[in-house]
Amino acid sequence: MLQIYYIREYSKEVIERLAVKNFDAAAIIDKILVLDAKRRNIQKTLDDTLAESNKAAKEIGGLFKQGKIDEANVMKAKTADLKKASKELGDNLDSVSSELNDLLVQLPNLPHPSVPKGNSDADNEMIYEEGTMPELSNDALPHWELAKKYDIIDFDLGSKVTGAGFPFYKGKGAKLQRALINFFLDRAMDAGYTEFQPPLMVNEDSGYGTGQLPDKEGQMYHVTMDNLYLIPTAEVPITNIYRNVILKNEELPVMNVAYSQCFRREAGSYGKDVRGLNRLHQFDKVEMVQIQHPDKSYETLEQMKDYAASLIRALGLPFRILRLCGGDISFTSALTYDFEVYSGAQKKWLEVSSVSNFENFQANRMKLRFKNADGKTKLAHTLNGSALALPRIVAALLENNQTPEGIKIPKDLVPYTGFEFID
RNA sequence: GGAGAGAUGACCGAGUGGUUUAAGGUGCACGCCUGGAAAGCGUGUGUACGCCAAAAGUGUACCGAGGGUUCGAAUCCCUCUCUCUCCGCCA
Repeated sequence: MLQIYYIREYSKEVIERLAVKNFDAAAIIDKILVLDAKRRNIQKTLDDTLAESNKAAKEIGGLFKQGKIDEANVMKAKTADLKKASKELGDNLDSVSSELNDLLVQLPNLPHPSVPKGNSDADNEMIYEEGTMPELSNDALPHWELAKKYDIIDFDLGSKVTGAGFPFYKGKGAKLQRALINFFLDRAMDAGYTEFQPPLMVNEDSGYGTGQLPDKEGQMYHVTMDNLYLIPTAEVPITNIYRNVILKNEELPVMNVAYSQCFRREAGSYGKDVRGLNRLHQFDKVEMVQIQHPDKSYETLEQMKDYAASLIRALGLPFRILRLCGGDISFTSALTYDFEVYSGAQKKWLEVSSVSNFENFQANRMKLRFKNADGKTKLAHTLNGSALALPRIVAALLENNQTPEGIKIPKDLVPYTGFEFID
């Protein structure tokens, strides 16, 4: 959520910058400015009325103490009007505030100046590419066929037991999952992150804090009986640890990492582009979250970007990094780098990580603050990134590393799998 | 799921309708004292939204959350959440 004072001061700039995200904010900001002025006006009147009431109540108390009952009763009668007025003003303030808030949450985060204009993923800016493309023979198999050939992932069984998008991993396939998770977590420890195991369900306040609610509830599985949501990413519980928290300056940066299963409804997304592991309803991901001083958050974003790259490099996969354009970047993000690995048999780039700086957008929603060096309370910046999401990494590993002897496991991963080939 | 007891500031803790303007203590910060430190003494010490050009100042709200009663609520009433003790169930 953008800060109201910022919209008030720099409304023109806000409109211009949101245009990069193809968001026309002019009308909504007009309404916000009107409501904001109204809100402050009502609050002033209400505060004055309450001040008068408080004063009268004290006087009445004093009169009772002195035994001046009649005078007290006269005063009491006078306060009736004040009470009525403050009740009305209070109701009015509540409705104007919530109207204002409903509009504020509709505004996306301001994109960083480096975010290119654009309408779709075709307009994303490729900023880096690394690795050698796999040279596969013409009869190379896509990963869903390799999965069947080596009996390591069973999509049909998942469909039977749960539904499409919920595969079973089996034998060396299951072990490969565990190996990747531990590999990613151990690397994160070495990089200075603290590991968390979060709850896989969160309450409404948490969904709101990271921006999934109120708009995107259709993308989360909802446990209606207890009003809990299955997390779409560990970002949600891990960031919400700091909801309504004021950190000390020296506690920054907070560097957390968590493995979790992630649940996404992604309604209506079936078809040939989502075959196999390309898009699942349940998948595994290791997620890093940082909370940083506003002056340092972009430096941190670059470090997180480099860190994600180092993981893919260690697995020997060709990859590229994109700076997302205004049309493709998320609602809450100011700047996002997407990582894609090349999956040789599908001949497709697959997104395996997304690293973003949210600046104070999430922090403002969840009231995540810190005391700066001067002792002033300020909103912190939040960042997160996948490090990494498993399914598409597995897809690329299977496809790119297929050999007549089986699927070759990258060297750095062998200590974790305990085998060199899936055969 | 059932019964009971609780939730007060950074922390401990007093407070059952009216100088609570939340006592007292601890911690922390600054100052005095000291060769330096400790002790001692003194001062200060939350959050949010307003008002004010701004600072200073000042208004309002906040004692788990949300409602209510009252001229006046930390205190009384209702609902909810969480914690503890016991019972039930349970990997």
